[in-house]
Amino acid sequence: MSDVSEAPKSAKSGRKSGAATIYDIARLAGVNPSTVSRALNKPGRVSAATEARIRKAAAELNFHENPLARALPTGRTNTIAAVVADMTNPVVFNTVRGAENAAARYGFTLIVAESQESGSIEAATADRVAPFVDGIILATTRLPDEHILRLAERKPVVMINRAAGNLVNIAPDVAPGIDQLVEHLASLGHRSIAYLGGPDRSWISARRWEALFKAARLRGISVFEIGPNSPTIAAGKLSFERAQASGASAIVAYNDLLALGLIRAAREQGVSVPDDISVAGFDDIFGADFVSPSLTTVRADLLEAGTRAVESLMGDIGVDVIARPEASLSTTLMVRESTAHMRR
Amino acid sequence: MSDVSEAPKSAKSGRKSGAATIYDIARLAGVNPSTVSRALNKPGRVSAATEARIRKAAAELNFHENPLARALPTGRTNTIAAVVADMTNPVVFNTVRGAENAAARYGFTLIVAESQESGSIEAATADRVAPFVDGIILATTRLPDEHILRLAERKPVVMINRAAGNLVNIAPDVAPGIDQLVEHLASLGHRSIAYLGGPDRSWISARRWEALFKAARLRGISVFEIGPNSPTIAAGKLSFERAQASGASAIVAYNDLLALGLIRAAREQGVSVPDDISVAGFDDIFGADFVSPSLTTVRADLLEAGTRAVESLMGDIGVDVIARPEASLSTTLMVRESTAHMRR
DNA sequence: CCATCGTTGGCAACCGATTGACAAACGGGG
DNA sequence: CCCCGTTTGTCAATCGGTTGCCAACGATGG
Repeated sequence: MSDVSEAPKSAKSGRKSGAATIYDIARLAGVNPSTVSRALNKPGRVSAATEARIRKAAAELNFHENPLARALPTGRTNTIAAVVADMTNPVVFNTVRGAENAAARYGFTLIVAESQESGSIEAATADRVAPFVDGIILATTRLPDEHILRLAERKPVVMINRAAGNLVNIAPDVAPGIDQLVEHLASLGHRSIAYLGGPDRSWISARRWEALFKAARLRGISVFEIGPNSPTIAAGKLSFERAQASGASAIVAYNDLLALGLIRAAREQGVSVPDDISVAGFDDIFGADFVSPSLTTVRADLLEAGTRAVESLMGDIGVDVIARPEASLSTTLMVRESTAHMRR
Repeated sequence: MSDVSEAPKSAKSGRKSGAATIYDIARLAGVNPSTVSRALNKPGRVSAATEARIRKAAAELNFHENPLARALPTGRTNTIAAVVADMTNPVVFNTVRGAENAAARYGFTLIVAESQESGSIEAATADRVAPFVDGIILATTRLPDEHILRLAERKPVVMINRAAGNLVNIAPDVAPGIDQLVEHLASLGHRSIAYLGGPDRSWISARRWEALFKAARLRGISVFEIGPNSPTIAAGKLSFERAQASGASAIVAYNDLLALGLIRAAREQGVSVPDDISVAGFDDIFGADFVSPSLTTVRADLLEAGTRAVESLMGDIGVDVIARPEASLSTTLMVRESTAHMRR
């Protein structure tokens, strides 16, 4: 009741959105604008009394600093961007979530820009957000390497599950999970594994194939690749015939979507999973545990991947990285219903 | 060979990211910076010859305008934000996609900020992106009304599936889909429907309940609400017992997650869906078509909702809205396996 | 040949902060 | 009482664009 002043003030001061500036505060507190700036951001630079007076004035005016104006002289926006091809992809959004939490810990805001379309739109999107942010997390397959490298000249860039030049690449170590998977399949009696490959030039698909190959050879299990395939349910359905024709008793798909498509096609053809054929995927996507049969899959700690990506950027930007217990960026097998003992 | 000057120039001019400015261009083209600005943004304001010279210089320096610097005097960033509680939610990300495409058509960039945590973090996130953008799309349930209204004083705001004050609310019309659903259930012989309600104060859950109530009464079917429930699979499982105890032969859940949880609990209890009980949901989320039994659900054109949201913002911001054929923001029923004729 | 007019480009102020350099104020020691 | 070293606050330049206002210019018409 006592100070009705607040409401009218906020209305009159600003020209466009009623935003108070440090000048308004300075006038109200009877100091110089630069003093306001220091009081608000440089602890100890101004006396406690003045600072209190300024903070009070700021609160009274409902002051929100304008990050644009701050960014101009400092070159820092305290914002990082994640440019992703497809937010629907569980791998992507879990990584983004990890990144978001981590960014918040550093006082940074994470913004996400998605561009499902062509690589060229993706490039435009990346260029567009670049000037706004202090660093960029790239989780995209379509953007050409050369463009990424040019982007990296302007801002710190870290990639997820992809290598380009010698940029930082955050990728879970697939070997442990794949070892477990092959061991699991071997213990069920499988002697022949087919790998349903991912997209043509996918870096991560190549890594999975390599690890699978190595783990299978080690145990004397025969292994071969079928592909490339797009990482979709539809492509999984289409590849069923080739997979079946291969004679392998276990199919390891590049990701869960492919695996799900495969299982659906099998069911439509009257082939039983896991009785006739075992199927496993990667990523442990939403739904993998409640489809029927539920899906055996190799999962990674994607939240941790997002966190690492942010920490890497913080290092590049020049922010002190918060020490924390070293979590492993590894993979583990989730055994579910889609893999079983060979029947034949 | 003739001008080796370029490489050293880009290196020396910028302090941090070697970014060329309009001043660099001005020097190279032999004009005033303001002329550069006009040449680049004010068609016809400078002579064709000068403009060509300037554009050439800009290209030569690989110039990217700094949107931050531009935003300061103009107050426009050509960016809008979507603040969402949970990107995983299919309703949310489909809306976001629609919004993204629409924004691109207007030359705007859409950034997404997610905050899965408490309402207070959500509020902080919203405040944080607000100064960066020209408008905000809000798809969140947790943010308190009062905070939204304060936000709306600073920037144009449009809401998705929620009413607050008299802000614009983009919400699909649930009536058509629900009419179809009730008609469908009636034709299968169901005479009693239970509605598994959503979160306590959810605006959209209330709308669904109202429409369901109306449609059921119209056909003389008995109908009642069970709830509130959180919109999760876990909550769906928990509510199975109450749903079964109610004696209703058909359960309509507030959303697909609840419906899925319900079905899983039923299976665990040895109750068959759809033989013993029919279940339907809302949203047609990812996976609804490949779970077993696949889920009957009411879907909305969420891409269109996102588009509308953007158009509404464009109107507020003062951008001419592109005319386009009026698509309907309606809902339709997807009939799948989880609803069937009554057995008893 | 001069007055007038429309076009084109330059000058300088401004958006809202940050920050280096410096001056005023202050307290303490000799 | 004066000198000196620290705080504490002020001045002014700066980040990279935008834009109102004005001047120079060439063309045109009387």
